[in-house]
Amino acid sequence: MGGEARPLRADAQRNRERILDAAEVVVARDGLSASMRAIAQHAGVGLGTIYRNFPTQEALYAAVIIDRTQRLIDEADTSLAADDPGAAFFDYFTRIVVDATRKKTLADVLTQAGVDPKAGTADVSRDMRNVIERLLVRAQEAGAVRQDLRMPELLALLAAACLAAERNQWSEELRARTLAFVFDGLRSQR
Amino acid sequence: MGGEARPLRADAQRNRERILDAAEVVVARDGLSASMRAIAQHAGVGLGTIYRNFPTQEALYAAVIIDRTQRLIDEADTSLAADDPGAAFFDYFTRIVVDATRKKTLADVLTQAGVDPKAGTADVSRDMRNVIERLLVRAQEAGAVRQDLRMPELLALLAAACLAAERNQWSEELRARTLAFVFDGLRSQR
DNA sequence: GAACATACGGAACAGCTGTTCCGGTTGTCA
DNA sequence: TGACAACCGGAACAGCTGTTCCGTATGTTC
Repeated sequence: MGGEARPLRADAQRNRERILDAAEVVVARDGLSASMRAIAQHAGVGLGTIYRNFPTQEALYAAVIIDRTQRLIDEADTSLAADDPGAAFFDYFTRIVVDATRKKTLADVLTQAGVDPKAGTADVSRDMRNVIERLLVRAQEAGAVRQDLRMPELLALLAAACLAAERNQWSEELRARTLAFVFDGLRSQR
Repeated sequence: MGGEARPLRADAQRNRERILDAAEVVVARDGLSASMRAIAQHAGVGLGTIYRNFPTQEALYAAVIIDRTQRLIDEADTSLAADDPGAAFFDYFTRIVVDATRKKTLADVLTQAGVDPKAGTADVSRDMRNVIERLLVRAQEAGAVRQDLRMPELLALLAAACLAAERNQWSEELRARTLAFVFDGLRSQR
């Protein structure tokens, strides 16, 4: 399966990237209710051009989300190699929240709520969860995080922080203060 | 100012209540994107009847939200009279999250994001925050909650929990487990 | 530079939304 | 019971949305 696609025409390739960039910007501003017209206008492109590249709005959004999430997953590899597993865990938690604040829609990926798994986000969502789980296990083995913390609660906490940060545009200071309390609850009790 | 309104006709009064009940149910199901038609249908009433009672969709939603929030505020008075200020604080936090899970839109009231303050939600939002603050201060004076917890972070945590619980329909078990970690972070460190 | 597949833009379509309006109905009160 | 204001339902309007379609333009290839 998987017919080998002929390379795109040069202008088509250029437009495809413009659309993806514009979609990322507009979604960061308007969230998942961003309109196709707004994206087309921002990309300096007609509506038809978007639909040539992405069969549906959901497919376009999925492409944006997958891009973004994949980048975060890649960053995690650096964290996994870090010396201090505890710091790596908390740093990555923070990084995810920061990304959510800036670009929205991250909470959905973590919980698969509100995005259509059929659109292809399921894979990246699973990868993301795997990465988080590995960071968690390493931090627990190092004694930096409570042994009784499991993935469901961790994902719930992460999604909660992302949702609130996205929606209320947490300032850097509020984020630091708020997460500090959450992290204290996750740390091994002395 | 404030012309004394003549009492409503009997059927009008009945319809007004039907509409409010229907709106609460439909909003609990569809969130803030519930449509006026869905509410009208659920109330067994025409569209015009809704607009006779509430000038705009925002006004109707505001009425629903104010109702609900006022009930929660009233409940807090009981908590404020409780023996154990620490338990009262954590119980009320939990109660708010439970209510959000069932009926949505509560996170908005806590932070005034996404709801129009002009629509009259500002008062109830302020009252809610005052009640929470009094519970916090009492719990801190009793030594049950960390002294360095301030209102902005507390509201951020509360809104975060409400948003995630609303959106992902936290089960009773997940809620208990997740909030347990949050609460451990808020408790006075031994 | 000619010829052709490929890609473009945007008008047009279908379906949703909140809101307005008005002809018909119903509660109320004398 | 009659008369009238108050109220009702739902069709109609304006404006948004995602998506389709096709005449035109452009990159590519020989």
